[in-house]
Amino acid sequence: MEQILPHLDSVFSIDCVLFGFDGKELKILLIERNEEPFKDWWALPGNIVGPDESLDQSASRILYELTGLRGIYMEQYYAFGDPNRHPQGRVITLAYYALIRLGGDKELRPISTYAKRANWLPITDLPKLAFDHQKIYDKGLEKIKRRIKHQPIAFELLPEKFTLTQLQHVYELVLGKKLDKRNFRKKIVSFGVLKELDEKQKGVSYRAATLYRFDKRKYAKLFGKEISF
Amino acid sequence: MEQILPHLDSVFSIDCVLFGFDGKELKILLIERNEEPFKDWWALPGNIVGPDESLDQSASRILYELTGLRGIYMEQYYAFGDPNRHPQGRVITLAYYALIRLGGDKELRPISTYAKRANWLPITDLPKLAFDHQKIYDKGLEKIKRRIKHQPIAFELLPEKFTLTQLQHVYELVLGKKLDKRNFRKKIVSFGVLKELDEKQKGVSYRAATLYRFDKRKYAKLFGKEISF
DNA sequence: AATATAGTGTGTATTTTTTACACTAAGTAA
DNA sequence: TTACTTAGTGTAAAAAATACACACTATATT
Repeated sequence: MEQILPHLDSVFSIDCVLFGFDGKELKILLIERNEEPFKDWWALPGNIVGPDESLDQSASRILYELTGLRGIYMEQYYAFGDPNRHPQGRVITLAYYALIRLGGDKELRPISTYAKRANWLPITDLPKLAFDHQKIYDKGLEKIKRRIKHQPIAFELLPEKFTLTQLQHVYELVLGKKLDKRNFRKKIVSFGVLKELDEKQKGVSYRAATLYRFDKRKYAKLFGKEISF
Repeated sequence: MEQILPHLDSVFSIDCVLFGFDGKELKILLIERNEEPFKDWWALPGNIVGPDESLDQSASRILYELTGLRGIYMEQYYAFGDPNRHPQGRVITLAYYALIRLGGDKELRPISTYAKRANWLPITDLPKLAFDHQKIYDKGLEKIKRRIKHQPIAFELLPEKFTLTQLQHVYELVLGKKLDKRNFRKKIVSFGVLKELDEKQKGVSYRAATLYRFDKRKYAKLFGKEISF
């Protein structure tokens, strides 16, 4: 990320917008900086790309160092390189978004020196961000809004087994609008990529909902056709 | 200058896929390299990002140096940074696509040392490309295929005044499939972003078609709503 | 045992959008 | 005048999107 002093002509970094869903809210992971510039500000996690890493590997590493998680769905979406975006010199940064199912807080790890702490904060109430990170975040949200309409990325935010209501909830949070329950179900089921399980939700104090699983095989077979919300 | 971190000296470049439409075919601009590596191979035009340029400025400059044109529609779409993509070391490259209306060959200029010559080649018959440029091109085409469905980019490939048949032709070439004439017209007109002119096509040896113009104002007013093909 | 509570799960009618499809009109060239 | 070439147009059928309300079921409470 931005903690390096770039006297060299161009420093190349990766910044990540980690979207997490805890069953209730959509959150992103922010770190509180411990170094100038922007000491004490909230910022997106990021780091410098290593010499022998591919870009995707680098993004995975950054995420692993921060959360201890591997195999997370990530995608590159935009490069930000305004010469003035970093007060200490030229830093070109490549933005990734990642999608994570949150369960408790077990994912967070002790983190590197440039950050005091890291926190999952709901996207409905974000603080001012360091550098041009607001712009990076905005573009990331916009990106997943588009993506979720055509690609099966919602499942990355949910546990392996989920209810249709939970799935609808994810769509509503990402798209930022209410959806009709009956129409949503009709449509999502019609894609034919969900497997209905012989299992019900547990631990709720009301009628338990049927659990579903995303069926990757069926989805793979569907290629050529696009799903569309 | 002392190098604190060895991986900071990665080279950062921009490569461009310039799509051009001459009324008949969709073409891209390729240069024939005059230097190793890949001497005598065809490659996408590109260059190093200057220290005080924004990324978009850099892309515009590269395009200007090559064609003498300014104000061309360009868009960044992906960063390629495999450690092995360049035989002589780490080069991270950011890909842009650009859309250009071709008229005659006046656009091409004498070009820089690393290229022997530049040529517009039809996308239906491309040669082997240097480096990972085939991958970059593929992704660029894919990108404009998606883009043309939702954004008014087709007009960038056409002269200011155009016929509906020409417009349809652009869509067909980009999407790679035939469209129904009546349905195409119905739909494109229903978006309400075309202005029908009191003017006809000239110099054709058959019935002249009505000319249209893309109406940016109407399009701007339409924001929120999305056009969709 | 009865009742309250909270979320699950389902169908239909209407409107809108998409698709498939073929002929006449207009202008030019011979 | 005729032949040629492209422009321009409408409709019916199918598919998809929308709007909308109530009974069911599991648990918690009394």
